[in-house]
Amino acid sequence: MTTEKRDKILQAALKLFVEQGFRGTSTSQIAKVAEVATGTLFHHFKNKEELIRELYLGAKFGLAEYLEAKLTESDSPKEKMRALWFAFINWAMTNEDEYRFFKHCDATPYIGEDIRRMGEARFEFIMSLFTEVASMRKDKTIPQDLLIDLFIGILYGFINHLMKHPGKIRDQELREIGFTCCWQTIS
Amino acid sequence: MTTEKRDKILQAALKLFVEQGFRGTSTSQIAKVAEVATGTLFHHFKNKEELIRELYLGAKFGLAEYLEAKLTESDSPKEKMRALWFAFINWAMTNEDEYRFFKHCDATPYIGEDIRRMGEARFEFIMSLFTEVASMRKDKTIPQDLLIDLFIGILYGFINHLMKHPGKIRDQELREIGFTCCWQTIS
DNA sequence: ACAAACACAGACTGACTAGTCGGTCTGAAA
DNA sequence: TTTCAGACCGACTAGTCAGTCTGTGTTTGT
Repeated sequence: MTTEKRDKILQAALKLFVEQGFRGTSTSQIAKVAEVATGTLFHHFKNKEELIRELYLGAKFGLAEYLEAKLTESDSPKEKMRALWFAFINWAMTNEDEYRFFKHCDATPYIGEDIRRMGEARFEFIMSLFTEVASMRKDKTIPQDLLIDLFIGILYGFINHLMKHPGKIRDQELREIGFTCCWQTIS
Repeated sequence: MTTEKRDKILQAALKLFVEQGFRGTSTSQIAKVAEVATGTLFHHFKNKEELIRELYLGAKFGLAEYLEAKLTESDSPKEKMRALWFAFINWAMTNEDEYRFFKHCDATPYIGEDIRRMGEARFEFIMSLFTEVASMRKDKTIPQDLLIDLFIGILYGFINHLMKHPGKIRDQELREIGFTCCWQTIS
């Protein structure tokens, strides 16, 4: 199922999609960068969409697995939230292409809602963490899903900042400050 | 300089770009929706990119003008920040297509950095507001541009939430809560 | 009244696109 | 040794794309 050429196609496609977008990247360009014939590309993937879907799900499952491994079951909600914050940032910084790919998938109409919803079940442990956090809050007027949207907003804002300033990428202190800000907002 | 057909082209293009992306929308489709011939489109705009640029700058200047009008010079930084928060949300909710267009421009590699930087000078009043806010903070370790990125992150997260739940669009109380969260983070 | 300038039209072009097709090559099973 | 599956190839097709060309009406200034 997985061959050397197949992997090269996936790798080249991810890189090109991030740089140029889905419609800006032709299958023939992917084949060229992967040093493969166009026929080979369509031998391994039914069509362009299926190639994108595989890339998307692969990154999504990889991320879910990575995050779940970093959360300790016995920790308090705040400790778990902290672990989630640091783990996500770390993942984004060490898998920059996958992170950008995700953001691109979220932003482009090319990716339909059906694909976007795939693999969401793998993130249920995060949903239940937010339920815990929401139930701890004094001010109960804020809905739980708003809490999640705000968390994601701050997280994206923070990572965006780190990526704009490559020198700060390993600035542990800044991440700590970031989490403090974030926790103030959602707790 | 501005004719009826020209306006129809601009209007159709904005709508289609938001729905389908730049590369997913052909100039002939824009012409069809605008009820205009392709020749007319290229008579008014040198090429597709120039059409996008005009749309982008138009929305950007419109936003800047709207926001600036809502900020009262004599207000305190917190009051100004509050005004900015409410004004931006209000603008996004009443100019949904323009808002989505912006976000799409930010996210797609189709728009180069050169275009994206155009018209930034019109937002300098916001920059100086953030300078004020940053100088008020007790904890000075956080850089001012991070403050801006976090603010934008929270704002986008909040608007994202409002747009996902159309019933809440006019929920003033929720916006108030949102600003409280936001102010906690940046002050 | 006339010409220059302008708004608009749509058929047309060449480059490019996603995807196909007929075929070669390799290695393992029979 | 033969057979067979499946990885791989690249020329090819049908269609789409941004942009051009050549023309027709309509203002407008003189």
